[in-house]
Amino acid sequence: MKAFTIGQLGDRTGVNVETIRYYEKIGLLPEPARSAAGYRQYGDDHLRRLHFIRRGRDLGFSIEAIRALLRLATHPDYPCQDADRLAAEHLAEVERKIAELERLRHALGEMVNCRAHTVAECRIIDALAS
Amino acid sequence: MKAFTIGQLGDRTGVNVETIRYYEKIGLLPEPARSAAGYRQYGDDHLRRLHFIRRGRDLGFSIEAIRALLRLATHPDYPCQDADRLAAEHLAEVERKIAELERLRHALGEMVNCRAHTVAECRIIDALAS
DNA sequence: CTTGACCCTGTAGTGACTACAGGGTCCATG
DNA sequence: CATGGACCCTGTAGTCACTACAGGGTCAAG
Ligand SMILES: [Zn+2]
Ligand SMILES: [Zn+2]
Ligand SMILES: [Zn+2]
Ligand SMILES: [Zn+2]
Repeated sequence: MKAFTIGQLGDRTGVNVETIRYYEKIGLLPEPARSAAGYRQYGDDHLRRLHFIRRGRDLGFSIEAIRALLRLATHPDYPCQDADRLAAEHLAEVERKIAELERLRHALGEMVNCRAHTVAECRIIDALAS
Repeated sequence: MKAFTIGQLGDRTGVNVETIRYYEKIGLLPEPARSAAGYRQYGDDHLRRLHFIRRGRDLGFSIEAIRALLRLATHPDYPCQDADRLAAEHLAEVERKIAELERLRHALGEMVNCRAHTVAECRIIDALAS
């Protein structure tokens, strides 16, 4: 029984200590045992679960999506179509965002080569004001 | 002197009425005159300014960047290098976001073709738990 | 015994809105 | 002239996923 503190859990997962407490508060990470002084004591289950959460966040899944994926992950016998749907929806959203940002990149790229010296002839101000 | 109401200003600029009041509250749009009943009365200056704001937001500029760009826009004799810098920085940020989202798209694309039937063999759950 | 790194709770702030709640006003129709 | 519905007002609270304190307690090394 090698338990570790919240700081050690943060170091091992790359998650901020404040964020770990926040995940506990919203019920994403279960409340751990406490030491006599009230310090949180984490075990390997918490470590695995927080790694899962961290990877989900790194992939851009929302907290609610991760909550659903965690619920699924604890039931290996369930059909996985809910997980597949969540991932497909998220991929579609990522692609939509990329398309939107590429539109912005194009528009900004047109504006950015401004050789003017004053605001009166500035391409950027002109693009916004016209 | 044809003044219009907040609803008409919203219709003409495509900006939500609540958002217009919010812009006023944060000092982005100046307080307009009021009718006897307290209704806001907008003129062409407000219309132009809100159009400017709207275009800036559509291009993804932050409120603070738009505030700075608006300040510049009222001084045609100023050098425009601040505007150019703001646009270049924003373009760089957009490109950074695109790169990040493309990383996500790639990672999600690898996961998404899951032909498993249960969570135990699901590619998505596996990618997160491993 | 002191120092500094860690831990605790609880609250408030971030950005850019959005959504009420609880009222007042305007105008066209009956 | 009354009434109904669309509009307007203020002010506050909620969204998302954290992050930043304030004000304390605890632990281990020197
Ligand atoms: Zn099960
Ligand atoms: Zn310029
Ligand atoms: Zn000037
Ligand atoms: Zn699957």
